[in-house]
Amino acid sequence: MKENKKIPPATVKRLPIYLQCLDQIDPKDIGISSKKLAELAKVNDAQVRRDLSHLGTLGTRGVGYDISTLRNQLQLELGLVEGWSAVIVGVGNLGSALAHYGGFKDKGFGVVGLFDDDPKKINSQVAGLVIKPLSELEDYCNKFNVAIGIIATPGEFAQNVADQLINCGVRSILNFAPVLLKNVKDIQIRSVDLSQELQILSYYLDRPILKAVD
Amino acid sequence: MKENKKIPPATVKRLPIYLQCLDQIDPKDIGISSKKLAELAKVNDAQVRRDLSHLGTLGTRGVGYDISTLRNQLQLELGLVEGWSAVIVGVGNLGSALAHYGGFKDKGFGVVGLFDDDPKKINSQVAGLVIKPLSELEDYCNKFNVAIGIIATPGEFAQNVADQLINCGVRSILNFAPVLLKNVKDIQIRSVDLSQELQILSYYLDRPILKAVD
DNA sequence: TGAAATTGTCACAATCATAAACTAAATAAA
DNA sequence: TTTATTTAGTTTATGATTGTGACAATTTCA
Repeated sequence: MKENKKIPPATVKRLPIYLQCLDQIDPKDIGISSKKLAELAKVNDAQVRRDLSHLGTLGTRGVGYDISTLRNQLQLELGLVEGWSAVIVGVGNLGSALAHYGGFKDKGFGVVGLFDDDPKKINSQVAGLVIKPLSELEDYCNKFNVAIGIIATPGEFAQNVADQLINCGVRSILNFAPVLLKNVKDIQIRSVDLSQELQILSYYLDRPILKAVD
Repeated sequence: MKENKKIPPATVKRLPIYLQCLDQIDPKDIGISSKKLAELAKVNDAQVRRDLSHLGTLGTRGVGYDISTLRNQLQLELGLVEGWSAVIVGVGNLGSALAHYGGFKDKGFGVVGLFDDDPKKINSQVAGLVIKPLSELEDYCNKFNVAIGIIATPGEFAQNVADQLINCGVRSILNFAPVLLKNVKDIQIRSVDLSQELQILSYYLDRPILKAVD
């Protein structure tokens, strides 16, 4: 468990972006300046220095940051070296897409189980994993020490699934169902609502002078 | 084009949530108080009143808000009555999932075209739409007056696709590729990076005392 | 008429983010 | 060696935003 010198949420949100930027630069480069990184991440360079200073003294004055060190520290800070295991509940189109999504494994997350209660889907394979019924969720979570539950069910089942996940010891939930899940102490929940994103875009579409943010 | 009495971004982000909450209440109810709505949306009730006051004087003191009026105003403000057309570029797993996703149509968005440059996919059907090559993008956009482009390609093609979309007159982009798209004047861009969401969760997973926000 | 409910709005407080300015360290050039 | 340049790290100030509490105004109902 990490000590919690609190990093501002806005900074936490930018850390994965910096990591992404590092993947986009020439592999031959071994160092990068805050100015260059700021340019890639589309933020102010002072901001970059400030954000990174939360992770400790990583750079060298007059020189810049060593890319490999920086990447390691970002991964460490974000917990990407912990090998968190995840399960996906709801293997419809979105669940399948998530199961196939390579971006998770690249970042150190392992999808170890797929669950669905549709009898037609149970025991079929998606992305190399056999779909299991929810009744087997608890065993799986214990066996693989699952930390993250990804919910891709229709809205009406999402809260029930969330309750079950939490009950199985899952401490972190990424919810794609279009519902607001109940807030539970010590459980981390993030929601991605695809249609909400589109609605926000729609608002700004009517008002081209304003810019969508965040 | 709407006049732009600027609504704070934080409020804009909550408007779709309020709309979602309205869908969850008993259809027999005709009115709702800010207190009740706040409870559903998990925000402070003063916040609800303030947010809604940006849309005009919708409620009645001593009484509350008329649900149907409120829903109409929210839809109006968010531009959900404009019938925006959208295209999806990149019909892999995620693109397919998005094409099938009913939540868009429910909210007034119409997906009118699917595009991909993989010869194996071209002319096959997904969700009742024929996949077209990118060379036909411009014609389609003109024909259907496409306002929104949804990018679900691998990262390396995303910027190019974005450029093409903008070139075809698309003014609003929802990007699912894990890259930062260039900022273009008067073009609205929102990005949803699935692995970034997981990384943020991962950060807070190591620090259960803190809570993930937003 | 009075009490209860509830909105709309103001003003304060807190947070926060950003930028700017400054200091310190390292390197390169003279 | 000395000086100039680059660049990280830190501090400070400013500005923006946002959330919340308080309260007057309005409606309903007893």
